[in-house]
This record gives sequence, structure tokens and C-alpha cells, in this order.
Amino acid sequence: MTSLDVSREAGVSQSAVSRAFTPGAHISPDTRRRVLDAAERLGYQPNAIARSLVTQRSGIVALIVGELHNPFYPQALSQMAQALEARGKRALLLTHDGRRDVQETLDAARSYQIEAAVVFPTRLSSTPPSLGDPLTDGVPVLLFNRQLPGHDLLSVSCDNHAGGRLAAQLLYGSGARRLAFVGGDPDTSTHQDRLRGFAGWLAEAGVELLAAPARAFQYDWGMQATLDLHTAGLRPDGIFAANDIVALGVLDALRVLGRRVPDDVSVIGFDGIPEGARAAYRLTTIRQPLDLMIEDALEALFGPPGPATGRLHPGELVWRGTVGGAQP
Amino acid sequence: MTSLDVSREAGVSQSAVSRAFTPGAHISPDTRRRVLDAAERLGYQPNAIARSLVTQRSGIVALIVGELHNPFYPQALSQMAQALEARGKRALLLTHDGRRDVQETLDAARSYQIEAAVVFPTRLSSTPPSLGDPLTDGVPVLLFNRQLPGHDLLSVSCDNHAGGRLAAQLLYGSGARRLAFVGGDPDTSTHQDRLRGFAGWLAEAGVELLAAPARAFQYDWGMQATLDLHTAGLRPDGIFAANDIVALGVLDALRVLGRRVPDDVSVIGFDGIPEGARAAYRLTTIRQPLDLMIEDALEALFGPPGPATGRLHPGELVWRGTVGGAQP
DNA sequence: CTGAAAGCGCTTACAG
DNA sequence: CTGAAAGCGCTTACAG
Repeated sequence: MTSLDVSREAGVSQSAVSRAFTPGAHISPDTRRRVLDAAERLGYQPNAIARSLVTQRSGIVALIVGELHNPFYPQALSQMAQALEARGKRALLLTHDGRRDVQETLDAARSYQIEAAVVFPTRLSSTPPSLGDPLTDGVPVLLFNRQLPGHDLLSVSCDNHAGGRLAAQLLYGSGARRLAFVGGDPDTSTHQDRLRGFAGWLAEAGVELLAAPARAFQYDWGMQATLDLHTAGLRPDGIFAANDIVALGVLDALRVLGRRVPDDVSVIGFDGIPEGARAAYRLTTIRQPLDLMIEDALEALFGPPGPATGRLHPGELVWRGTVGGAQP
Repeated sequence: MTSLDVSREAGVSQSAVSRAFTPGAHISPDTRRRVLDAAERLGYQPNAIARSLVTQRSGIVALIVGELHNPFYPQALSQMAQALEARGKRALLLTHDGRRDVQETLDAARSYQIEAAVVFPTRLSSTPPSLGDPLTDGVPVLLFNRQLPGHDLLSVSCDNHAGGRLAAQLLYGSGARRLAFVGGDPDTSTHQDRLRGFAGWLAEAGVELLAAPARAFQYDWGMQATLDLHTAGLRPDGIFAANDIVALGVLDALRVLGRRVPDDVSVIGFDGIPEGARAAYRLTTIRQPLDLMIEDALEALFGPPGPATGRLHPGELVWRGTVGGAQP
């Protein structure tokens, strides 16, 4: 079923059929009606592939995702896909398992004439050399929630550094003085920036950072790190977890250890995943403004050229039950 | 950068360039080498859009997802995308918010000449009339983990009915006699089949089903339903939750109520999400064999025509700590 | 406003 | 094995 079939059915030229489906094309309302009716009868739909070929605009945006352990990312992914649809774009989903190069995945995507690519974090740091300019080569590439120093890629992130400072301030404000950071993947900018902010504020306040073990953004790790901390006799009274998933592990470990939250120890996370709101946790956290970040990402990719890199969005404090003292 | 550019660089015809990139094409190793080298130098990649147009095979498969509240689905989605890539297909991600018709989403996808579509469940039941044959119209459509009676769609599911029976048997085996089902979305086949299996087995055993409240596949609902059950004085000693997410809510409610698991009450879930394995839950559950289901889905879509509908995979018992008695 | 025609970048008979 | 040519289903100057 092609536009030619429709043109015959409607008694017009094939060009007219094309115009009827092109918003803003010069075509009389009457002709458009006839074409649309004929198309309806025949169940015709324009072939987006053919259109892409001639217009040189595929309308396709690559979404590259790694492991989806952290519930923050499926949500980001699905909201991004929706936002893309709202702009008339299509999302091509590509997975990246961390073993191969992101560049390879991008190359594969590029054969579909993608207009842009959004990379959702995995352990990006392991492959920076290849993530240089050749990658962008024509298509804008945006890192969501990661930054790669020394590379000229677009990027939209939460202000992790400021979030780290805020976490320190809040924990300090709750009265805690024996403070620990339970990190995530130490090779990621999110981990690094949050830690820098946290440690920086503490240093300025003259408070020692008790410990900062790091390994992975995972529940199990949060639990184990907390257990280890106590085995080592460190017994912090304030813990900043690198993200919410880790924080949940921290909280469950504290439960096992019999330490009361927030009476004995205050805990704060980062991300704002729905799970943290559950009655079993009531996690106080710094929420990433996902809606804004996604809007901004699309703006960076498709809007007028602006600052090429590192758009930062302040996190929002979500005050629940795991940090002691009064809400600031 | 087109095949013509490469042909000039390599000193061959444009056809030769095409053949060099077509596996199994008749081309001398020498010519192929020359072309590939030239392509490498110029950074050429075949245009998949143009290829799709002429071969009439886009290699694109639509993945239609709704809300991703249940962590089971992001995982299914990402594994499906990977499995597709392994077969040389591409995943076009489309969202379906439940307000609009699935048919609309599919129509939009079809303009990209998709070769197949996989629909991940949302509240599908609300739109059955439109999910008829016109939808399949050329492209095979597969419902993942849902069945739509009266429609001739492909479908791959866990054997929910058998799973429900197993849950009843296990709970009964643990000594429980006051049994409740905490349902999910009552309009879905997963909810319905699990309940039928559960209630059926109990009926045969002559055990009364205490209650079967249902609303949504969500943590909060699991919690609320359990609280309600106890407020109503029902105090079950065995609970089958419609899925794991609901089961976690059930467990947290029981914790709040001070009822010990599995001493006072046994709980079993369905799905096998990683979260259920956490120390805070140790949920006994019936795991859906995701890998097998995905393989089977691809087989149904791209393999030789087989039984058109309703492939069922038995769930696997994952014995952890929330059902009393010995492991069967 | 409308139609005939060129052309987007490929694949694939066809002839050699 | 190789090249010239037709054609996939569209959009878009171009002329009317």
C-alpha cells in the first residue's frame, strides 16, 4: 500500500498524497480531504523509512542503556521515550553491557541515521578514550547524569557536588559528628562529585570524614559496607549513601545491627526513587529533578546551540524520616 | 558519505561496495578488502534506512511498554532488547500510557516498517476491542506475559494458573488453613489466572479462601490490603500475593502489625524480582523464567510458524524464608 | 494549488 | 566475479 495506490483511489497525483500528509504543505483543503479519505479506506500510512531517506531526517534518537539495576534509570528511560514521542521523535533502544565499547554501539546506531543519542550511565569511565569527537561526528551525543572530563560531549546532570555539600550540612545539623560516606562505583562522576561535595563541606567545618568505602551502586554493597564499617568498630552516627539503592542497603544493615534510625544514626541518600518512600524506609534523600533534566536534555540536543557541556540541576531535598533533628 | 564515494575511493563500482557489506554476496576477497579499506578510510557505514527501503526489511522491532513500576518489566525490556540485538534486529521503544489506545501506538510504529511488535503489559484489558486482527495486519504482535482471550495474538506467558495452584499447595503444606490472596490489577490475565489456580486448588482441598482483595500490582496496595485484612479481623495465616512487588508490601505490613513471618503467617509471591532476595525480605516466590520466555517470544515472532497463541512456561519455585515448614 | 520528474542511498536481477 | 541500471516509497524544487 503506497502513496501511488492512494493517489489512484483519490484521483489525484502522487505528489498530492504526499502533500496531504505533510503539515504546512500547499494543498487545498478539498484535495487533502479526498486524499485522507482514500487513505483511510485503504488503510494507508506514509512510509517513514522512505520519508527519512529523502528528507535526510530520520526522527530517530538512540537511547543507550546499560544495566538497569537502579530503578532511577528505567524511569528516566521511559520518561525520555515519552518526551521524545511528544516531540515527534522515535526512540531506538540500544543496550550497552559495559564489555564492549560505547563507540561500537553508537556506530551501529548511526547506520539508522539517528539525529541524536542519549547515553544512560553504565561504567562509562572504562571507555573514555574512544568517547571523543569522532563519536559525535555529526550527531549530538548527550550523557545523562554523567560527565566525562576532557570530552566535548553534551551532558545533563544533577548538581552532585552541591548535593554532597547539602548532605554533609544536613547530617551535621542533625548532630552527627562521626560521618561516613558509603560510595557507589568509584569510577563514576556521580560518585566522585557527591563525595567531593560531602568531604569538602566537612573539611571546611573541621569535621573528619570517618570512612568512604566504595564499590558499586547496589543494595547489597550498601548493606555490606555498613556491616564492614561496624565490624571495624567505626560506628558512624551519620551516613551519606551515594544513591538511594545503596542507602536502602545501609538502612537494612543498620536494622540488622540494631542501630536505630535516626536516633542512633542518621542516613541520607540521593536520587529520589519511589522505593525510598516506603514505610519500611522513609528515606530522607536528595531528589534529582528528572522532569527538568529530561526537558533540558532535549533542549540541549534539539534547541538552539547553547553551552556545550555540563548543564547542572540542583537536587531537591526530600525530608522524610532518616535524618534526625528538625527539618531545615 | 555514501557508497558512491567509497566506490570511487576504492576504484570499483557502487554495486561492489554494496556487495562488500552484504554477507554472502558474490564478491572476490580481494575486492572486498579494497572496499572495506576505503570505507575505513572514509569512515563510511552503510545507510540502514536506504537498505531497509529496498530490501523491504527494516530489522526494526517495536517494544511497547507502559508504566515501569514493577521492576520485572525493565529487566524484561532490557533483556529483550539485547536478545533482539543478538539477532541483528533493532528495538524501537514506544511508550503506552494506558490513556490512549495500544492500536494508535502500533500504527505509529508501523510507519517505520516494523517487522514485529512486543507489547509489555499495562492495563491491556481496557482496550481489547481494538486489539483485533487489523492490528496484526502484516506484522506479528506478541503480548508478553498477558493473554487476551478472543484475540488471535501471539503470547508468551508464565503458567500463571499452575503457579497459583503451586502457591496454594505450598501454603497448605506449611500448615496454613486461613488463606488469602492479595491480588493485583483484577482486569489482567496474570491476576485472574493466578487467582483461579490458587482458588481452584483450595476448593479441591476443601479449604475456604478467606479473602481476595484486588486493585493494583503495587507495593502500597499490598501493604494496604494486608492492613485492611487485619482491621477486618481476618488474620490469615497464609498469603499468596499476586506478584513480588505486592508481596513486599504484604511483608512490610505484617512487620508493622507485629505478625511474624513465617511463624505466624506464610507469604509467597510471584515473579522472582531481585528485590525479593534481600535480607529484609527473603521472599519465597515463583520465578518467571525470563530467559526462556524471551527466547520463546523471539522464536514465536521469527521462527517457523507454530501454535499461534498462548505459549506457557512453568514458573520455578524459589524457596527462601517466608513460607513455613520444610522445602518440598 | 497541482502534477511530472528528479533524486535520497541503497540492493539486486541482468548481462557480460 | 563485476558493472550498469532499475527501482524501493517517498519529498520537493520546478513549471504551469
